[in-house]
Amino acid sequence: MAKINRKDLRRKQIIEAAIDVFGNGNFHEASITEIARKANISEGTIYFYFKNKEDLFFAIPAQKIEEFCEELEFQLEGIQDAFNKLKKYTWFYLFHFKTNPAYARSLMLEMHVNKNFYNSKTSVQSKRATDKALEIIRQGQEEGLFRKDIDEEVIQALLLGMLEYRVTKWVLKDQAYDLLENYGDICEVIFNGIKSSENI
Amino acid sequence: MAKINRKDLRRKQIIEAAIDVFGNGNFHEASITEIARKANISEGTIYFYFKNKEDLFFAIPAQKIEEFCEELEFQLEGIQDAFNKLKKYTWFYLFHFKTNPAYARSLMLEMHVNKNFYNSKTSVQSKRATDKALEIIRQGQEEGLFRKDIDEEVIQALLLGMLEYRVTKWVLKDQAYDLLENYGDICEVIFNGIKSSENI
Amino acid sequence: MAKINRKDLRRKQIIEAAIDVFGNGNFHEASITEIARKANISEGTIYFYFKNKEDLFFAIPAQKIEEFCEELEFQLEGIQDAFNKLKKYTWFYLFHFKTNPAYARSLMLEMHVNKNFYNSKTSVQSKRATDKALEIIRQGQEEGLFRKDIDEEVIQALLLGMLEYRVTKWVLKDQAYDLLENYGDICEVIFNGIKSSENI
Amino acid sequence: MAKINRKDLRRKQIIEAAIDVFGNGNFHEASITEIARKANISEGTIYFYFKNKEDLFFAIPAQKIEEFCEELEFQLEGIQDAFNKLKKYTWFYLFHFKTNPAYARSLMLEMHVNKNFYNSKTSVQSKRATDKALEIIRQGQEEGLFRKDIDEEVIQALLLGMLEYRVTKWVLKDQAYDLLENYGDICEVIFNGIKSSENI
DNA sequence: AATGAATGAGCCTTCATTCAT
DNA sequence: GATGAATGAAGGCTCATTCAT
Repeated sequence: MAKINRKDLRRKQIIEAAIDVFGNGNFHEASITEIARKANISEGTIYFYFKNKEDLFFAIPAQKIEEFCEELEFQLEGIQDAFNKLKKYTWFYLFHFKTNPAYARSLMLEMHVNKNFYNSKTSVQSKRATDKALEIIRQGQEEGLFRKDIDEEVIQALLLGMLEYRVTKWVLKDQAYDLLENYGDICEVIFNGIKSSENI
Repeated sequence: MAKINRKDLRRKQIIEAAIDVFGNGNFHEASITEIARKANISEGTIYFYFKNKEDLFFAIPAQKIEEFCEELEFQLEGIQDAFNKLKKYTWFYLFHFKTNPAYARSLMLEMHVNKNFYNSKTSVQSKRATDKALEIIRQGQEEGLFRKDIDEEVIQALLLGMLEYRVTKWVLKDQAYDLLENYGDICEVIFNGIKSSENI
Repeated sequence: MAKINRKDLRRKQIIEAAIDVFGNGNFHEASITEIARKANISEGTIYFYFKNKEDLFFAIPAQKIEEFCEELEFQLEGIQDAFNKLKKYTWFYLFHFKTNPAYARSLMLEMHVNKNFYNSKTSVQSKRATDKALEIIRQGQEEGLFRKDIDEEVIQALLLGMLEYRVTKWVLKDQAYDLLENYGDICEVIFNGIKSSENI
Repeated sequence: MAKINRKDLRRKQIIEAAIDVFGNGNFHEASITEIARKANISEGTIYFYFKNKEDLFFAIPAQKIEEFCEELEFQLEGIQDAFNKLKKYTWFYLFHFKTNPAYARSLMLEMHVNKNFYNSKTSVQSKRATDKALEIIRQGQEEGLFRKDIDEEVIQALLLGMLEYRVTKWVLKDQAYDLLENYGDICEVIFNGIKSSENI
């Protein structure tokens, strides 16, 4: 058992270094040599734990998404209505990337935009996170809280599109401001739209 | 003048080939050799018209965005209220990428996500397109059509985030469906949000 | 003694795996890892029994040639004249490789052609087999059965050259036919040459 | 036309360096870097003229065999009977390798023994040389000079097997003696076999 | 005796860029 | 203006070998 932990530890050690390096440029700019140096191991060792560069690359979200989903479940516990669940989802989504900026760069600037990733096994895992949003949206529709006349995928796109957009701009601007600063407005506009209520 | 036109023609000829090649993979996968072959010129010639590979890469949106803005102005002509302007903006945004899929791939999967692009001169041009959305939003707020209690940048993120999200997923799915098919729902949800009106 | 036997057993177990793996490609394509896997031991253990990869490689013929010579002596027992001895040699040579195809590949395509092998201790052992042919040739010359006007090494080259040539083509053609099918013709032509007897 | 010659010259320049380097070790031991250095060009240039390392490797016999066949035709001109043709073939075969020792090493120790070579296009070319021997053998059989009761392929194996064997041993012994020194004996034994004529 | 994780040197190959023609 | 041969740096990856356990 001690041995298993050691191997797992090495893997995480390599992934952690990879997040750093991949986060500092794109897939092609990142070099195995640099990852090895940052992880304080030899290049060969990386290939003992990962099949190739892409395998290591996709191992990053594979692990991070699992962490995200686990903590998300924890955060949602005790909340029952879809309104508050979705607000919590929104908050935790932003919080998660705020506290993992290097990973945010990798995910937003590289993976979400990588065709191979989209067809990889990891991407299936990644659906767990977006499916959770869909699940809450459906619950809201059934509870009569969210509109039923709109395709649920459009609603999902509204939510996730906005969130990804904001995280992406944030990393492109070098995380120069607080990602959570407009959290209130974001929820407001998602639920009530941009139209002035004076017009009702 | 004849000479200038000829130079411009060559440039466009190269850019057109570049859109094709860059659209078929990412920046690093695209090769100058292939672009040259597709444009029926030699590699050396490319370096007569463009400083380097990145310069050529960024010349693509520089030209396309100009086209977009020009046609957008034309499409908006005669429309006066912010509501219908924003709907038109939404429609034309989706239409533009629907009819330029290779460019859509390049822009969404590469440029929007490229730090150098973000700091490049071209990116300033690219702001013309997003600023136009902001302008309409502001007009709407002043007209009392759009809410003033929400930061205009959040509203912009709602709109553009969703649009980018949908275009991105569309190219990742190989343009397998009609990008405009949910246009109605998209407008609805932007203006009125996702909350059921039964709850008011 | 039990211990010595155990060591020998391990050695043979490794050599047997090595014959398989080396026979499936060339020296450089064969990997220690694969040999270890096939022998059901770890890579480290191989280095307990053999100094390095080449040492293991050359241990293959060292063992196989010993087997060849032992059985050859047995096959020659009771045969007295050089004619029949040489025919038997020819037959057993072909039979031996027919029944050891993986080893045939290694020996013909790799060792016979390897400078280090030629200068190795194993190669000296390998001379035992070719010397046996020379011995029979000399006996034949003394008995007046074989011509004396021809350098014995040329005769040896005629015999072994042809045999190696046929075994080599056979393994290059993936052992697709019976190596012994032309045994009769082979003997005939060695003894009587290619000239038509009509011309005498 | 000047340009074409220049390209051909470069190719030959690279091939000449490759013969040297490949002749000094095996395929895997030879390095592109060294070939480039010996040819006084950069590594990249090699890849402009050859697809990859193996392509360059096989280009060696592709050229040398052509040279061999051309000169062979020239040497055979004016000789009419199969006897003397075969003797000339034998002589020229040995002469050719005597005067191209580095190539002899490459061909005998590497290519003749390389499965990929055997399946390559070059190998088809290489059949031109061995087919010429077969052609002479058939002519001899028809003229009643060579025996018809022996499979022609066995006769070919007798001839080529012996020749390859002698060239191979010669290069393995570092060309320490004259490859042609036993030429007379070699012809004798091929035509008349090893059996003493006293026995007829 | 045995393991197998770790090493690290070394090699093929790609490709943006240059420059003589 | 245009060509395309030549460059050379850089990087992913393999694998024989070692050594702590």
